[in-house]
Formats: sequence, C-alpha cells, structure tokens
Amino acid sequence: MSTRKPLTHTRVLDAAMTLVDREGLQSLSMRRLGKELGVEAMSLYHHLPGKEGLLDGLAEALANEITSAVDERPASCMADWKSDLRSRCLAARTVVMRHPWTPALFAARQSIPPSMYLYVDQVIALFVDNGFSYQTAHRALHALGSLLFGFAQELFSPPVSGGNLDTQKTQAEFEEMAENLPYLSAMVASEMHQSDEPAMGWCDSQTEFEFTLDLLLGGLERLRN
Amino acid sequence: MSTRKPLTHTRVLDAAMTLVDREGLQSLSMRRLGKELGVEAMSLYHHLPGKEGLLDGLAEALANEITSAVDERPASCMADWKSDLRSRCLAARTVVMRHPWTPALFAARQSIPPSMYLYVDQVIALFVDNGFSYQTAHRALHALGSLLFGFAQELFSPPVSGGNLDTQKTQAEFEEMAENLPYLSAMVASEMHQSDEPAMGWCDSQTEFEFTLDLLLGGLERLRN
DNA sequence: ACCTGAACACCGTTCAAGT
DNA sequence: ACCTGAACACCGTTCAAGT
Repeated sequence: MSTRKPLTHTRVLDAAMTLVDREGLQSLSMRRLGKELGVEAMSLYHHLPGKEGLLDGLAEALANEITSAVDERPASCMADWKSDLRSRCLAARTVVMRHPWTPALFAARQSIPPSMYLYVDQVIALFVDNGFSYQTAHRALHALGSLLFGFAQELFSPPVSGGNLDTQKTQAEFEEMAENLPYLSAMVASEMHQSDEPAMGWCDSQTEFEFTLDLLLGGLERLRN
Repeated sequence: MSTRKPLTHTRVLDAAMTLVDREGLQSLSMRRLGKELGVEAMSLYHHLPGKEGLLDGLAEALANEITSAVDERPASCMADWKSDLRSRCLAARTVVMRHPWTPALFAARQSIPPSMYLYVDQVIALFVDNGFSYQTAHRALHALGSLLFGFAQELFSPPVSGGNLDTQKTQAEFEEMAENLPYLSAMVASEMHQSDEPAMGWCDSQTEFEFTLDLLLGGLERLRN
C-alpha cells in the first residue's frame, strides 16, 4: 500500500522509539517492530545486529536527544558551575520524562552509550575547573547519574491515598491502614491538603527531583577547596 | 529421583530467588523455574498467579530480606536520627548488593511491596519526630529511595580504562580517546593511581554510595527547623 | 487438590532461497 | 544488496484430562 521507502538504521530506530513511547518497552519485539514497518522481522537484521543491538541503538538515540537538549540551553544558564550543572540535569530530565522507559532500559544495559562520553567529559571539566578534586567529580557523577537515570517516579505510589486503580479499598481497610501506618497516612493527608491540584496526584515528581538535585548540589558546594 | 516435597508458595519463590541470583533476571521463566523444581511449568500456576505474580513475589521476598537486615542492626546504630537513618540505608544496601537484579526488577514494577510500608512509616516517624515537616520527609523518602533502588553501579563503566571485556582497545584508539576526552581520562588515571587494589576495578561503588548518602543526609540536616 | 500434555499465540535467530 | 519463508528452540497461558 504505502510506497516502500527502504529501511535504514535510523528509520528502524525511529520506529522503535515511537513504538516504545506508545506501548512500553516490553512491547518491543523484532517481529512487532517489523510489522510496524510493514516488513518481516528478519529484514531488520540487515540494519541492526539483533535485539540487543536494537536496545543499544535505543539507548544511543536517547543519549542523542539528551545531548541536544543540553546544547540548546540558553547561555544564561551557565553563569556559574552550579547553575550550569543544574540546568544540564534539568534538560536531561525533561528528555527522560518524555521517555519513561529510560530507567528500565538503563537497568538492563550496564553501560552508558558512547555518545554520552563527551558530555561526561564536559561535566568533569566543570567540576575540576571549579576547584573540585577528580575524586569528588567522580563521586558527584555517580550521584547525579543515579538521580537522573534511576529516579523511581512513583515507587511509593499511594498505598494509603486512593489505592491502586485495580484494588478499590473499602472504608474499613482504609481505616485499618491509617491505624497501622499513622505517619504515612498523616504524610499523605498533609501533602494532599496543601496541593492546589489534587487531581494531578499527590506526588509532584518534578518538585521531588529538583529537591534532591539541590540537596546534592548544595552538599557538593561545601566540598570545594 | 528426588523425593517430591510438595510445592509451596515459599518453596517456589526460594527457587526463583536462587535461580535469579545465579543466572540473572532474564533467565527467569515459568518453564525454566519449573525445570529447576523438577516439575512442569504449569504446576506453578497452582501456587502463583502467573509470571507477573512471580515477579511480585520476588519483590516481596527481597523486601522481607531488607526489613530483616534493618531489624538486626545493633541498637548502637540508633543514637540519633541521622545515624539511625544512615544505618538503615546501609543495611538495605547490603541486601541490594547481594541481589544485583534489584534495580531492574523495581524499574519494571511500579510500586513497592506492601511489606515495606511499615518501614516507610518508621522512616517518616524518624523524620517527623526530629523536627522535619511531612513535606521534607516525603521528599527525603524519594531521594533515599532513588539512591537505594536506582543506584546504577557501573553505569559509567570504563570507557577509557581497560575498555569493556569484548572490545580490546588498540593503543591508537586509546590515545585518541585520551585526546578527545581529556578530563575523563585524567579522572580515570587519578582514581586508578590512588587505589591500592587496581584489580578490583577503579569504581568502589560502596564508597560512591556512602558519599551520596552522606551528601543527602548532610543536606537534610540543614533543613530541620 | 495437585499435577500434566497438548495446544495456542507469541518470542529471537539461523539459513537457504528468492529478487 | 536487500528481503523472505520455513524452521528451531524458546516464551506465557489456557484448558481438558489425569491421579
């Protein structure tokens, strides 16, 4: 039906990206992706070295998107090392939020895509040129990397609030929980109360993220010599 | 051959745990686990509600191991809120290190096992009873959870050092890298130099972990009122 | 009550064959 | 050079059948 543009490495990866964005990482299979491109699964092997290579390509595409976002920051973000680093992390974060499958992908892969090395180098430079030791730079890199790629958005999803979608809690169960977990219940109540927009959920993960980021950056600042 | 002890929920989960510890999370399949127990895959469905339930069970088993480790700390660890919290995190960390598939599992699941709620409640109590607001407690919980379950041990695995196991770098490639990524190279060199035991790798992830942990705890301390 | 065999609809990957 | 069909060894899960 559609005129067949020939497959390419990037065309395959683009299709994989949109498929995963739409239906999640575990819907990504060679056969499914082939179908998406109007082609047999086996054709993909002419452009990618198998499933593992597909995932590597996905990680690299993500890395490229992140580095673009970092490059597109206005120069005003780079007044000093701290705001530079902060805006770098926030830029990377927006990309990760567009692709919520990022942590799962990086948990499976064990190393970072090579296209990221240049930016790692830049961040180390930022530290070292501003009075940090290489050791501190190294540790800071881990701390920030952990925050960026490991941040579990909804890990503590409401056990006491609405409950998960599938299990509607009865009033009795609700009260029993409030009794057994008084502090947790109080915390949820407190957070729900002071949020203007309760519909969007009680967890504003962007705020959480910036809180942790600033905690780390503030702590690092105190380690300069 | 072996006398058939009847299957139980916990016997199945124990077998799953040892299988995953031995061969990794992606070697865990119903059929494979059945074989491990000398039973057909379909028998497992009498004790577990399918694969998803198996993963839930695994997460719960892990949570139980963590809570035991936390409970077994000596009382001396709980002198003040900070060392109490610190030792809680370190205890949890040792369990996570025993089971390196933890981040991958939690990246797939979206919520925490219910057996953890009690300990979440305890941690919130620790914060609130020591002058923190519920809001800060909430954010701190996210920060520490992210560190514990998302910490990517070897995310920045040696691109400049030995190189990965499969791709032995030539001397020329090595030097080109050092030229393009000067800070990264210098950092690796600096870290390798000052480590007594280069065989164990240049990344001491335990030290990295404690560094980030103390950064967070130090930052939190400054937020008390 | 517990386990099984056959079956269904899926995987990733190889390989000889087509154009 | 690029794509395909058939085949192999795997998945999770259902369901009727065994004991």
